[in-house]
Amino acid sequence: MTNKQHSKISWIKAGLSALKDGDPSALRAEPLAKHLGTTKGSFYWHFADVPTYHDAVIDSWRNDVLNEIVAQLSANGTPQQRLHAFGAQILTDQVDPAMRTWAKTHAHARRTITQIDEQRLTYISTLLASLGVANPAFALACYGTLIGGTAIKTDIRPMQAFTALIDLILALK
Amino acid sequence: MTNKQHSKISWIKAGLSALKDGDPSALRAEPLAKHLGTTKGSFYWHFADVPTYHDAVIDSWRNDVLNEIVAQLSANGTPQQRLHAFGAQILTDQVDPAMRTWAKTHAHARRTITQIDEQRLTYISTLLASLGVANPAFALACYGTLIGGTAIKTDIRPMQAFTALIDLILALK
DNA sequence: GCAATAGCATACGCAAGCGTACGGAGCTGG
DNA sequence: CCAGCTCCGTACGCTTGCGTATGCTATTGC
Repeated sequence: MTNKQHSKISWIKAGLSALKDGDPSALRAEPLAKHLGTTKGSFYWHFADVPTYHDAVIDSWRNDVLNEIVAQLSANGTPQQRLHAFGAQILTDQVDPAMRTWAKTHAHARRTITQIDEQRLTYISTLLASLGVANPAFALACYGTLIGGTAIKTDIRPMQAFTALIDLILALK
Repeated sequence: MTNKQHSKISWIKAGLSALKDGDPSALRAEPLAKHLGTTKGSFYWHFADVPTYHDAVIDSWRNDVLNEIVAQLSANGTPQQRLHAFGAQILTDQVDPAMRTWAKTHAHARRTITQIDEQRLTYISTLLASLGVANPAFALACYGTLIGGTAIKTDIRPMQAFTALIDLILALK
């Protein structure tokens, strides 16, 4: 059997790319087809319908992010270094904000972002705990600074706020 | 002249109410009309078109939030108390998350949320400065914790993270 | 070389929403 | 009591996107 998945993946990649522009409503069959220089004949060959395609895009992102988290779990370095690296990695994901937006109106996106948040919060909590910080509210403050800082347009970078917060927590110790 | 504004306001209130459910795409003439038990004949009497209506909804929210900020500026209490009250006030605004979502695809919503964020960040920075905390990154961490904490579904409440963060900053002093 | 099949193009009917045109109800002033 | 104004209802055409049906092309198996 030839690789029938090839164009399917390109549709999904196009969807993730469109999400980086922040608009889940761009994930429609005909506009995407026009943008890809093809027609929806291709779309409906690879996907049963639009909801099925949406789920595939969400699952693709979910898979990528979970893999990144797993990679971080086995990373080297001090807890401070690992916190910093983890924060930097989260900030590089340009699909995350759109997925969070999408979660407000899409059940599967909501389930997915909830699961991802759980994993990330658990990892941050673990790192903080290894530094002697037990209060889980600090983990949410750290993660919230990353997520909220991305959503707030100002001249201060989210990473600045995140590192300042980490340093503050460590200074408390 | 009779109060021609009456029904216009009810359309705007309906729009803000719909935004609390988190979906800006619900702000369309015909679905809103059905929900209000009227027809789009009324809608197009009060508003030239849908974009005009959208701008009116956004401006209404902007006005409300700016008034709230002004009220806080002249509030009494210690800086700690005022920070706490300000954070609590921001968390009660259920339209804010939807407006932030909308800002990704709507220019006027984007301008508005940017202005609101500026005002809030300035106020938080001022309060922190009066407590001897000069680093503006901490203001973004505080505000980001509120905004991000709202977007992250977990068993920890955003207010917990916010107060824990405030206490931490004050302990540094 | 020639079916068979994978992949895409095209055309169709359908539904939802936009904006407009126009008409009708109801109040209001003179 | 009627003329005018405000406000809403209804019908129309238009556009966009969905999903299906069907046909075309190119590659692959034999």
